[in-house]
Order: sequence, then C-alpha cells, then structure tokens
Amino acid sequence: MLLQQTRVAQAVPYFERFTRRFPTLRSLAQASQEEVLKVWEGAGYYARARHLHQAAVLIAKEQGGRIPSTVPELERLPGVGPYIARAIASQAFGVAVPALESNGLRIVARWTREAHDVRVPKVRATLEAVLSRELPVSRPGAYNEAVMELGETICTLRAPRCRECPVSSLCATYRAGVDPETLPKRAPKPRRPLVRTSVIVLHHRGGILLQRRPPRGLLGGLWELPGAERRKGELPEQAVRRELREEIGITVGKVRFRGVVRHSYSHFHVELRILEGDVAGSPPPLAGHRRWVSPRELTRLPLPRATTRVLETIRMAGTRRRPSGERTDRAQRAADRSHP
DNA sequence: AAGCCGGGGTA
DNA sequence: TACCCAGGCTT
Repeated sequence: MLLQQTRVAQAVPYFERFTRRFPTLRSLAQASQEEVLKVWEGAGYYARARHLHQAAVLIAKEQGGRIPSTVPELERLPGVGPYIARAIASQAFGVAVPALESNGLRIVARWTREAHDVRVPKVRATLEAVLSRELPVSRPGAYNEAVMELGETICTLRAPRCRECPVSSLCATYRAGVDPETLPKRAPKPRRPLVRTSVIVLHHRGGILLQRRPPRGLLGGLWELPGAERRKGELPEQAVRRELREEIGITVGKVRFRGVVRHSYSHFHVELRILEGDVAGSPPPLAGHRRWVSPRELTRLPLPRATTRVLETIRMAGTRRRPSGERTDRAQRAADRSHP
C-alpha cells in the first residue's frame, strides 16, 4: 500500500520506519491514528495510512488477526483495490490471478498494440484476460513480479530496450516496427493552477498555533499553520489578519515577513508567504482542532511537508545558521537512501 | 468517467 | 516545468 503511486526507491526509508514502529498487524491496530500518520509523515497520500490502519483494526477485531487470502475478501478492505488485492493474493497466497499495475498495463498494451486508454475498465479487463493465459498456475506471484521487473528494467516508459527484451518475439508493437514509446495511450492531464496563500507562525505563551485538517481529503488529519488564500489584490498580512479574526477571533499583533515556500500537490501548486508574530491581547479559548503547540509537542504531531519547510525557514531566519549536526530534510533523506 | 489525493526523481 | 511512480476512493 505504501508503494501505491510511489517509486520503490522513494518508499524504502518509509517502509523501514513504518515496519520498525509497527512490526505486527496487532501493533498497528492498537496505535492511534495520529501516531500512524506521524510515522507515515512525509510519504504522502495520507489516506493510504488511514486505510491501512483501519484495515488492521478491522482484521484484528473481526478476522481474529487473519489476513484474508482471496481477491474478493481483500478488495473489501479499505485502501485495497484491484491491483493490491491481486498482488497480495498471488504473492502471499499463491492464487493464480494476474496483478496489473502501471508496468504491467504498459507491457501488455505494447504486446497487443492496444490503441485505447489502458485505465478504462473495459480495456483493462481485456489486458488482464491476455495475461491470464500466460500466467503459470504454479508461480503466479513470481510471474506478476517478473512482469513489473521487465517494465522497470527493459520495457520502460521512455527509451525501452527492445534489443535486450527476452519476449520481444511476443510483442505486436515490436514485430510491426511501431515505436513502443507511443504506447500506452493516456489522456492528457489538466495543468495545475497556482494558489497564493499566506501562513503565520503565531506565538503565544511559548507555543505556536496549529490546526488539524479535516479527517478526510487533502492532508486529512495532519496539523498545519493557520493561514488563508490571498484574495485578489490582498497583501499576505491582510489575508492572515482577516482569517484569524473571522475564523478564530484572534487579533494578530505586529507581524514580520519571513520568506516564501513553494510546494506542489497532485493537482495544484501553492505559494506560502510566511509571516511571524504574536497575539494582541488575550486570545479566546480554542476549538478541539486548534492548539497552542510547544516545541516538544510539535515533534509528535503529523505535519505535511510544506509545513515542515515553513518551520525550517523560520528556524533558519531566527538563528541565521543551521545548528551544526542538524540536517535538512533533503540531506536526511539522501543519507537514509545511502545507509538504509 | 472524471476528479481528487503527496512527494520526489528525472528529462 | 511537466511527467510519472508496484492505485484507490469519491462523486
């Protein structure tokens, strides 16, 4: 589930961290969602973590801890769709079903010169039927993995190495002399709009104000800095003052500009102009999804990457230098990759 | 069927 | 900058 829309190399450090903290299904089932999100932090697509947690709770409670072994049962689990259900069934339980993800879809689309979008269910079913005929009943899991491996090393999206391909004789695209890079066909994606926002690091009694996002949707359940989308012609400071006054009843004192962070999500870009300041007067009591968070508590809350980057920017502005020994996120991930 | 959902490597 | 990655869920 972690590998969903995530490259293997990118997932490895998160996999290590997650399985170290939750080595068993039961340990995952017993954890709070907030801690699960914290351990998942940075991996993205946070619904995957919520679903995996829900699935663990469900299996521990209703199945006596036994993971289902058939495709229909697996597909009923939250976060488990057609691919993951078939991958688990074939690889963990030896069920003879093809498991097609994007590598497999690409390969079979090229083998058959499939002219339509391979993500359309009807087309997808056709490709699955083709692969079902090739799939050896004795080792379906190994076969499914081999198809992915072929897609990763030989039949790549760009610059495929047909000369090295062990099954080019089976490939209709290769035999016809058609450029394999023209397949599979995919619908173009709409381009991502830019959203201009301003956020504030608002200090009060040794803490800063954070708010938890709604339990579903973008970054669901994660904690972030308060802020607002800037309206046309509106200054960053005006947007933040308006939002905190109208939504929380807080009057913001003098603020200072601390820099800009740009971040990209799956379907839009965002620009965060960073402000820092204090509360004017005494703030009202906060609702449950808002808290004054001490530096110590901050280490336990799940934060989106953009928020982490904003806080890092503030720390650098405050200290002028990074304390020796501390690594940036990027440097830390690079270190994780070279010393897994 | 189409849109939503993160983050990062790569060309 | 645009594209894509061991997809699934919601509308």
